[in-house]
Amino acid sequence: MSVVVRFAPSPTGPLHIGGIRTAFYNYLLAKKLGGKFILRIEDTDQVRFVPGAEEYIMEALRWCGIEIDYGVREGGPDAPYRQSERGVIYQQYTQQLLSEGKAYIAFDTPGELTEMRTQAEKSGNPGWQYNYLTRKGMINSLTLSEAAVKQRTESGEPYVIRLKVPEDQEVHFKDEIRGEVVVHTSQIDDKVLMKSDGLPTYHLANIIDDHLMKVTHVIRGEEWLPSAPLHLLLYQAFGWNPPSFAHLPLILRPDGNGKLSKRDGDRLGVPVFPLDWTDPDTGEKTNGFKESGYLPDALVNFMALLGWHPEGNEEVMSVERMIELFSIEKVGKSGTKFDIDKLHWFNQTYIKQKPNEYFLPYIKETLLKQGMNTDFTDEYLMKVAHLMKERAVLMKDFVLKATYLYQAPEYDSAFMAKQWNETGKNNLIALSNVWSRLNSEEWNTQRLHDTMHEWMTTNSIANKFLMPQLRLALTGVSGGPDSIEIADLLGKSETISRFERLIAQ
RNA sequence: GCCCCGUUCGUCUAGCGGCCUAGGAUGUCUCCCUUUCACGGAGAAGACCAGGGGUUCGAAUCCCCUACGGGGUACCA
Repeated sequence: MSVVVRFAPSPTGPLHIGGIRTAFYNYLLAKKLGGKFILRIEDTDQVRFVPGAEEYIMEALRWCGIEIDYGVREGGPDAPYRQSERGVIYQQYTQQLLSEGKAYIAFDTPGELTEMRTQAEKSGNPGWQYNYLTRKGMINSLTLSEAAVKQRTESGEPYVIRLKVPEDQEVHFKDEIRGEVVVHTSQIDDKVLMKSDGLPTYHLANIIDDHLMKVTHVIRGEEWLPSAPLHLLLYQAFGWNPPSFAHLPLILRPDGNGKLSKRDGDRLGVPVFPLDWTDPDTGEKTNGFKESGYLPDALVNFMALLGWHPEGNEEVMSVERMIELFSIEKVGKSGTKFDIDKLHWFNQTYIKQKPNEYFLPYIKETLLKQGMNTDFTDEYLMKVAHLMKERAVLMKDFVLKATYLYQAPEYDSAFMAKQWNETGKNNLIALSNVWSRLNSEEWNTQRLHDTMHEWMTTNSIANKFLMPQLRLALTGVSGGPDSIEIADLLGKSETISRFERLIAQ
């Protein structure tokens, strides 16, 4: 049987890092086993629908390099892949369940049910459920006469269709990550399958679609673990073979405990979404990993290892390598904290490996975004990339950590106070004279270095009475790339003018 | 409340009965390289494996209990 996996988000907002990871594990498994990857949009909740979310999801997956075989845009053998367009299918299967007595019609309104629950809670029973213990006391096709049901439905009274969960039974299933899980049906409620608006609930639609789309492996977040037995029951009711299940551990917030949320991201200044997202209602903007300066391959590599550990000690690896090594049994069981420091390390590592030209568009974009001068040749920016590659953690560091490569330096007051003195000033004037004698042909790292050292030796100048001052003149700050390389990059006239500017201070 | 899942260095984790006086990575610190920063190199500190009972010649590894954490408990996914 050929392998089919699916990623099935609902378009209720931007996809966050946990969702991306789920999608990615599905993708890895599909690639590993030569299967297909489906993107199915689960938009059965009209109320929570957010405009733009669907597009966002697709954009985010694309940015992460997750390729979709079948989906809303791609089409496929079991289209449509948007649940809101599959209404008749769900109707049909619900009727089947109804006629086989495996589901029933219920008239209790949401209001009545919440009332029921609050009453139960007051009398010391907080976990009231609509299940086989209580359904006999409710208003449904199990307690009403056939005629009464008919009369109510025909008069247009709203109703839902619920699953008739078998009494007193144990549901067993094997989770590929956690092993055997057992739940008693007394713990499972008679889930609503079809809402009063005629749309299916997640549970129903999900099972029907997974079956129809021949999904063989369901990999999803741990929040679905408690409803997995219900899903098994549904497969049973239809007489279908269930796929294999794997429930991924959750991604937890970096500090304290709990599921990582957008709020945590805001609080800690850490992105949780792949791309920038603007809330269509409030207009509130949230920064994504991409725009914050993270590389997609670094993010994906880091994220893949959040909960998965292949055999051996490799950490930095290509997607191809991950596909090669992936196995669901190697996914851990416990929740994982989102460790931004480790992501930074991955990002830095990936930046170092990229060729210089890779950074050109990013540098230009950052310059533009910062409102800085953008008038630089590619040749110049290639050298900047070369100089900054080992020093950048985020993509924007190519600009932000070296603004002096693009505009006149601002002198750091502490650095200035410490290093700017009479001796240094005189030495800088002397160096300026030495370098002024170089013509543009001779203005290169080698000559700059040689002429400077020649002069230093003949005049017995110690490094510490020249080098810091040179750096101060060129960059204004105490750290950064080699001063001579900077002078080379800046060129003669700019270098000399920076000397003069400092000397005039 | 009830149900389900989990618990090894700060963090991500290796470990699936003896190789563990618990390994790697990251982070932290020290030293080297270096005119600075970063990279790179070499080291150090850091978990008595949540706690308690078993099982066994032998347990981080198997079983039970407790604690703690998380998830679920909707006409949301």
